Amino acid sequence: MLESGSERRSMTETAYGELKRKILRSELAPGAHFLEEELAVMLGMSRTPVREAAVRLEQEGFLEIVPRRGFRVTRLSKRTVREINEVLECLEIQAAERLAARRIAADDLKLLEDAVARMDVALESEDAQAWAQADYEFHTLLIVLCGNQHLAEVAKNFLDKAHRFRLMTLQLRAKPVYSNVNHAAVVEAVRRNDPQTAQDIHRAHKRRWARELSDLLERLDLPE
Amino acid sequence: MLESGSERRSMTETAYGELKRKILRSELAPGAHFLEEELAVMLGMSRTPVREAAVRLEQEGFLEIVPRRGFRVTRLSKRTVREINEVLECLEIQAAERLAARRIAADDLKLLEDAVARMDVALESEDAQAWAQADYEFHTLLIVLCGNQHLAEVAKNFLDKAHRFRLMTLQLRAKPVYSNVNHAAVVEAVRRNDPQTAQDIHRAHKRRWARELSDLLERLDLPE
DNA sequence: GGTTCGATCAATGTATACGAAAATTATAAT
DNA sequence: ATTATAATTTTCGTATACATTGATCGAACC
Repeated sequence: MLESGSERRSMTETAYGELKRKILRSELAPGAHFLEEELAVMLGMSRTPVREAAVRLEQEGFLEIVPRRGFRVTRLSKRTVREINEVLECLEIQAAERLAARRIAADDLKLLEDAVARMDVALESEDAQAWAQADYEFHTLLIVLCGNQHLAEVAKNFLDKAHRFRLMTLQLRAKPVYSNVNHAAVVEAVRRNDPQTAQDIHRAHKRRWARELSDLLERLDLPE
Repeated sequence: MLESGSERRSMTETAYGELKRKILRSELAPGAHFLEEELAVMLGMSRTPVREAAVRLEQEGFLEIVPRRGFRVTRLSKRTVREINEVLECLEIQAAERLAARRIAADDLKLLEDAVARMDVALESEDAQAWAQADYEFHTLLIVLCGNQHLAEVAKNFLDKAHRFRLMTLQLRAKPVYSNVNHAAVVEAVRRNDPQTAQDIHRAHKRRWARELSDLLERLDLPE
């Protein structure tokens, strides 16, 4: 049996991954409109796997399937951004509490510490791109490690949606000093198994970000 | 092809609705295994719309698509039930707070009051089935009216999953007197625009339910 | 000239066909 | 008898064909 090292993903998975990646990076612009056939040709496959991928992406809120008119990339309105962040806030606070409540594996704790360390390095060198990536990974770890798989799944989805917005506004944000400090404090609380503190700090962090977000939305040219 | 009255739904929507209904009612048992062709025949359509519906149901956590082995109805393990309720708890508390914070329309307030009234009637006549339905509608209203569409969507999904469990355990539950009282108090807080009270009461309600759930899970024959 | 109705078109929604991969069964060899 | 291998079958994954339906464009009538 010749099984070389090459990955064998299904067409549907490929389509899903490619489209989601393009949407997150705004290579497919918010509000842009596509026909099934267009995307099928773009991805080098037939309409069938494209449709299946589209159904998933619609469920996750990245696409809208407009009956008889193909797909539209979900627009980021101000309201949408606010709503997404509100949901993410309450899920992440819960995750932080849970994470600190469980006995965490040393390896996992290290992953968290590493992510914070990378955020520090990126902040030092003023690399907004790298900082956003490390921060994204920190938040991902927070929710994935919390021990509730259902929470992790849904929170990850909202995190991705929030990440899309963030990538659009990288250059507009103030130097995120507080994030690093807060995240380090959360990790410390996790290490000490102190759920209340973890929760409180993360809540404060999220509230601060919510205020910063309001300012940001004021300055942005987004539909209401 | 037969045109049955006013139905204008697509096959995919029909398949989605039917399958979900059957799963919620345990007409398709947890853990049961089906081939695409079976379900297609059962629903009187081809595999294509069945597959699309299945993709949606898998996203929502009601089905698992087992590569090359068709679909499996998601099992309700104790862990799953606990996880779902934890997520629902934090989303609903947020919803209760938000709902009380906004200026609510008189019509919408009436809907909430009606739901509670129906719960009271059902409790009085000891109709567990009707009570569960009214309670489900109350929780649905709570999250749908909260003003955050993204929260509403995801919370509704978790509510449906929780509802599946509840329908399986109707006869095992104690007389839910506290639920009615608590829900009435939440509605009152909403009417008075008192988000803190709404949140506190609903949190207490959810915590009580979490404890009752633990007991229930002890007595049930579910996989861990 | 504007509006309405009809014909044509285009794109989806659904069915079906087909190839590939896994599972199963049968067969053969040790 | 047991294991391995080959043949067969089953079912999925994907492509393609087809029919339905909303849209578009034009012509006729007011």
